[in-house]
Amino acid sequence: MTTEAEFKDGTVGKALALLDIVESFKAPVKFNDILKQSPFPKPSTYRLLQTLVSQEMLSHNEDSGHYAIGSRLIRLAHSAWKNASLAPIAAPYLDALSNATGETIHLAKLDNAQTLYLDKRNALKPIEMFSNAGKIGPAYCTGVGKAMLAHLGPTARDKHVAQQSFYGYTPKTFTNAADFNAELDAIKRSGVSFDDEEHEPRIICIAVPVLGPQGALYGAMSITSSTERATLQDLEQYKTDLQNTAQQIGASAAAWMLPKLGG
Amino acid sequence: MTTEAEFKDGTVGKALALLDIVESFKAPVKFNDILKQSPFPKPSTYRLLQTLVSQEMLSHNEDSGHYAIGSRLIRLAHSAWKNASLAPIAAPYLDALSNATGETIHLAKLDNAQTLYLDKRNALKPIEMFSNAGKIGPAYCTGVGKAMLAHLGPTARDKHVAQQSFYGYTPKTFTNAADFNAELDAIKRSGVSFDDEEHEPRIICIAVPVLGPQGALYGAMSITSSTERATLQDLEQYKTDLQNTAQQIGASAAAWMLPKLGG
DNA sequence: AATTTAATTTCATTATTTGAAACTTTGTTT
DNA sequence: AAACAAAGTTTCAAATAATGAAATTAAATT
Repeated sequence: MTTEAEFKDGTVGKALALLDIVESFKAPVKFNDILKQSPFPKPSTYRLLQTLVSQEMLSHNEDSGHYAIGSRLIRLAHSAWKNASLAPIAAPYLDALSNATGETIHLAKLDNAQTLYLDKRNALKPIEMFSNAGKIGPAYCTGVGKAMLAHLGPTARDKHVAQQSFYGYTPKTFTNAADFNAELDAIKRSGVSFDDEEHEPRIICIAVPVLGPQGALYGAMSITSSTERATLQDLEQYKTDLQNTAQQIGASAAAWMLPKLGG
Repeated sequence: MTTEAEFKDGTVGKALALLDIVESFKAPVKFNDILKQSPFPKPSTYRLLQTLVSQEMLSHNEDSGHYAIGSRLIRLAHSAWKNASLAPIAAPYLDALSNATGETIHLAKLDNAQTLYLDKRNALKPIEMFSNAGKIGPAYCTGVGKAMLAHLGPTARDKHVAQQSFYGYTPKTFTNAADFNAELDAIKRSGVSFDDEEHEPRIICIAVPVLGPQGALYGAMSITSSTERATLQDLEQYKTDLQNTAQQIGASAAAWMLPKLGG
């Protein structure tokens, strides 16, 4: 009844369409009510629902015959939430910032005292550098890493700083905790961090934290360039854009995080 | 490589197996790494991933080739969370309580100042009554409804009480807000509520709220019987069991709700 | 007990999935 | 920059799974 268009992606697409329908009821629902919304014939709808139940994407109450969201979907959801929630939420904002600036943009979170890159947008003229979504890098010598460490609470920050290797990638890399802590203090005060060829020669960046409304740390994002094309002063022009985008992502993430309960 | 067993549920089962694999990496991951975990041949794995991307259950970064959890899964997750999160979390606890007591058990949440039944376990000797998962009932004359209203904050409680119809289903139904508010005060003090044939003749129950550690209201649960088989005093024996179960569900729900962010 | 409505099963037809192999692209080494 | 290796993508005939009209059974409702 909803649509008559051909369905893409075969059985998988159809099964997911039914998942959406069940979800859209916002409450346990019976077969016939699903069928009314289903673009598929009765037996197909029936079997697809059976499959989804067998896969625990839906649950089916034997007594009442009601279908509801299943435990596997909740488990996937919970896990996705913990590990990747920022990336899908931030994606449209990264796109916008990428279009506006044409520069290389990274989104990252902390992972075991290291920087985990969640997403990336390439510059119009890409820079040859060593990063990608999914890649793990050091925290103490990247713009995003420093921005995140600087905005942790004192206890967490000490714990994370203690786990840094302080290996000297370049002559400009911080190589001891004392100097590095002073840098973090400065970053916390200014709200921005810079990577001045501290990880890779020629590669520079400006980064800001992504914070929730109460200051909870969600991650960080950066705009990257190279010494051939820009100076730190040039990058500083992006500070406002970056902070605005980070603020929007943080607010958006916070809104998603806190479902209203109890009616 | 993970398993050689036959796969149930055709393409849908296979696609979901790949979803699980991508999720298990907890971070964006490349095709070849997925392939190593995949029980399916390369082209099948490849096409299933394409399908999942096309369906936005996964995202695929064109530049880096990384697969990650997609926006549709996050959207489903978010919605499932808001609307049904208690049911799958509570299911095993309801099973245990059902086995232990052999009685009819309900799990409910507030929905627009009404009671929405999320799940139900039938007694060994079922009672003929008018409830089911997915059903919406009144809040002011059911055990779970009263338990929930009693544990709202003052503002929310007034708002919800104002929306009750106070229709007199039975001679024992509360029919005005003043008496009802006194009842809610008593329930708040004792931590339990009873339905003494207030909605349906012969049907009685004992109910407790499901609360988070800081007192956030998640829902309520009840044990139901009939006047032929039990008295309110008999039901009161279940108070401790009910409260323990509700406490476990509340703690479990709270743990799921609050993902740790920022490493 | 009769009737309507909802849920489930059947089965020959039709459409999709399958996977070995070939091919292309991308990244690495000499 | 050529040669090599690894990752990613496409092809196509054979094998398999999905389809849906119709029949059947089960559950409400009269």
